[in-house]
Amino acid sequence: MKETTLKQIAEQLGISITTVSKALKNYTDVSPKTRQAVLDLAAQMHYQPNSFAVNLRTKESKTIGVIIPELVHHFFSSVIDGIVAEAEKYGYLVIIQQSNESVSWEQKQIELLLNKRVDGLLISLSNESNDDAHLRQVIDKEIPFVQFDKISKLLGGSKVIIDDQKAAYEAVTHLIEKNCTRIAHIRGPINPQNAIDRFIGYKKALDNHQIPYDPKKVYTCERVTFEEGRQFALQILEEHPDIQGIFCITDLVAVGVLAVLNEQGIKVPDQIKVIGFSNWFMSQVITPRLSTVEQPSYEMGVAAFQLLLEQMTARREQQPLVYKTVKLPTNIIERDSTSGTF
Amino acid sequence: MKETTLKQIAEQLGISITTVSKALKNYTDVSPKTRQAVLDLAAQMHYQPNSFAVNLRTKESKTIGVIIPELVHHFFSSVIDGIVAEAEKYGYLVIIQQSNESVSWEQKQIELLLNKRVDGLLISLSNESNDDAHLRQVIDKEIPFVQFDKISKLLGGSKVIIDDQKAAYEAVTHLIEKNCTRIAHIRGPINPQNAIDRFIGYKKALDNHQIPYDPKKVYTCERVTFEEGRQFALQILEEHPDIQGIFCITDLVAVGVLAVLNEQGIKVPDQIKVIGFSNWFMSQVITPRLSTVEQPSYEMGVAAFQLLLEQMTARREQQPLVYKTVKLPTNIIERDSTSGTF
DNA sequence: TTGTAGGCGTTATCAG
DNA sequence: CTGATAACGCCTACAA
Repeated sequence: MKETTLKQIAEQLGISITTVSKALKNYTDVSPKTRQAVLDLAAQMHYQPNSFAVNLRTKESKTIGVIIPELVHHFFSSVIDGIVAEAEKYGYLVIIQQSNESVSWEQKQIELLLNKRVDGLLISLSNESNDDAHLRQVIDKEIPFVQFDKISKLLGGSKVIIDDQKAAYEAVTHLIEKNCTRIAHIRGPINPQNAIDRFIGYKKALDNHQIPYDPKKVYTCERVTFEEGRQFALQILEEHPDIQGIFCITDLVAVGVLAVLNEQGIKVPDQIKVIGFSNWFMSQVITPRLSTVEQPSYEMGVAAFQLLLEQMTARREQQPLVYKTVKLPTNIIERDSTSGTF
Repeated sequence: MKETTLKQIAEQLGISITTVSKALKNYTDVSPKTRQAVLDLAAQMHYQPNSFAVNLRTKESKTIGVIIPELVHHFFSSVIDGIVAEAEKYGYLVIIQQSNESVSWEQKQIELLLNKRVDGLLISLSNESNDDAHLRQVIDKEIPFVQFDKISKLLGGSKVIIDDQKAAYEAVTHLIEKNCTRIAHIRGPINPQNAIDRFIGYKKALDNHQIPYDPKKVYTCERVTFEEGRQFALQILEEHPDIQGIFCITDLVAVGVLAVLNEQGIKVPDQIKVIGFSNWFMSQVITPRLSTVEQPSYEMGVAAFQLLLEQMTARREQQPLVYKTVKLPTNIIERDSTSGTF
C-alpha cells in the first residue's frame, strides 16, 4: 500500500504541492525545468491521482451508469459495446446494471447508481415499466439521462430509438410481397412502447395492402420467451391451419416458432414463412436461417452516449439542456425463412 | 442540484456536524431525542451521504471490478448474476468490463479499474493471456483478487474453477458408453488452461477404455466460434467419414457442427453423436437438442465473490491473506444429440 | 452527551 | 513562476 501522492512528490523535490499539481496538469505557469523534474519523478513513482479526492473536488466521477433489461442479449450487449467505445474516448467509465425486466429492480439500480454519483444515466426500460415514477427522481435531481430502445414516451429527456412502426411495416410488407395474405403476429407485452409500435406497423401494412385485420391472428407475449414462441405456434397451427406468414416481436420467439414447425414437419418457408425482429445472433445459426429486422445496435449505443455527453457538458457549463430524439434506420435481412413466393 | 449535506442538517438543527454524523451512524453516545430529530430531518431532506467524501475518508469504494472475456455469453452472464447477487448482500457495487479475448484490452481494463480504486478484482482470463505480466501489478499493489473459470495456474491468489479434466473425461465417457469408439475432439486454443485440461480429460477417457488416441482426430480452434465448428465438422466428415462421436470444447462450436450435419442430412444422434460443453442457452432450443456439460455458473459467481470478500476483509483488518482454490462440480446433461446407443 | 479539530488528496484562488 | 490557504463532505480521536 504505497500509493504515491502529490505531497510525497512535493517533499522529495522540495517544492510545494501546488506546483506539483500544476506541473502535472500542464499549466502554463510552471518553469520547464520544474515541470520536467515533476514529470520524471511522478512517472518513476508511478503516480496515479487518487480518484476519490479528484471526485470530491471536481464533483464529477467520470462515470456513467447504464441500465438494461438483461445482459444476455445480443442486441443489448452490442449497444453496450457502442456505449463503452464512445465513452472511452472521453474518459468515461461505464457501469452496467440489469433490471431483469422488473420495475422494482430498475428502481433499485437507479438508486444505486445515483448514490455512486454517476455523471449520467442511460436507460432502456424494463417491460414492466408502464409508469415512470421511479424515473422522476432522475429528472428532479437533474441528472443527465438518455433513454434508448425501450423508452417511455411520456417522459422528457433525450432518446435514441428506431422507427418501430416503420420497421414492422416493412417486415410485414416483406411477407405480403412473398404473397402471404394470412399473416399472424406474435406481439410483445402491452406496456412497452416498441411492442405497441410494432403492432401498429403490422396493422398498417395489412391495411395498405387491402388485407383485413383479424384480431384473432394476434397473440400477446407476456415474457417474450422461446417457450411462448412454441406455445403460440401450436395455437396458431390449431386455430389458423391455413396461416401463411408469422411476424414475431423478436427473434427468440421466432426461434420457438421454428422449433415447433420443424417438429411438426411443416416446411419453412415453403408452407409457412416466418420473420423475426432484432437480428439476434442465433437467427443465423438456426435451421432454417431466420429472416429478421436488423436494428443498428452499436450505433444506438454511440448515439446514446453522445446525447448524454451533450447533456453532461451543458450541465457542467450551467447551460440549459436541450433534449433531442434520434431515430436510427433499420433494414430487413432476408434469409431462408421467408425466401421464395407462394 | 440541492444535495443535502451533514452541514445543512446540522445548521437547521442548531447542532454540530459531528453529532449529526454520529446520530446517522447509530453511535451510542447520542441522546435519543437528538438522534430522532436528526433522523427525521435527514429523511425529510433526502439526505444521501456523498460517496466521494466517504470514499476519500474510508479509502474504500465499496465497489469491485469484474473482467470477463465477453459479455454475450450465457455462462458468464450467469456467473455475473451470482457475483452481483452476492455482492449486493454486502453493499458492493459491481463494475463489469470485457476484455474481448485480448490481453491488451485486459490490461487496459485492469488499469481502468485500479485507477477507479475498486476494492477488489474478479478476473476470468482472455484466451490470449498466456503470460501474466499484466496481472503482476494487481498482486504487487496487493489488491484483493480472485480468478475464476479461465485462470492462470502460475499466478497466485484465490481461484474458483471446475474440474475440467474430470468433466471432459465424463463427457467422452458418456459417448463411449453409447458405444462410440471413433471419437473426435474439437478443442480450444492452446493457451487457456481449461482447453488444455479438457483435452487431457478426452485423452484419459480414451486411454481408460482401451481406445487408441489418434492425434489426427483432434482439431484446434483459434477463436472458438460457430464458424470454426462448421469448418471442422466438414473437415472431420472428409478425413474421418466413419466418425461416431464428436466432443466439442463449447456448445457454440457444437452448434456449428450440428448445422453442418443437418445440412448434409446426417442423422444426429443415429449416425453421429455430439456433445458440447457449458450448457449454453442455445443448446436447448436447437434441433436436435444438444447434450452438454453443465457448469455451475451462478454458484461460481457466488463463490468467487465470497473468496474476494475474505481477502478484502482480511486486508482491511491488516491480516495475512489466505489463498484458496474452490473446485465446483459439473454434470452431464443428456439431450437428443447423444441419445440411444449404436 | 456534545463539540472541536485535524485530515483524507486534490484543485482553485490569490498573494508574493 | 511559486506557494500559502481554503475548500470539497465526511469521519473520528480527543476534549469539554
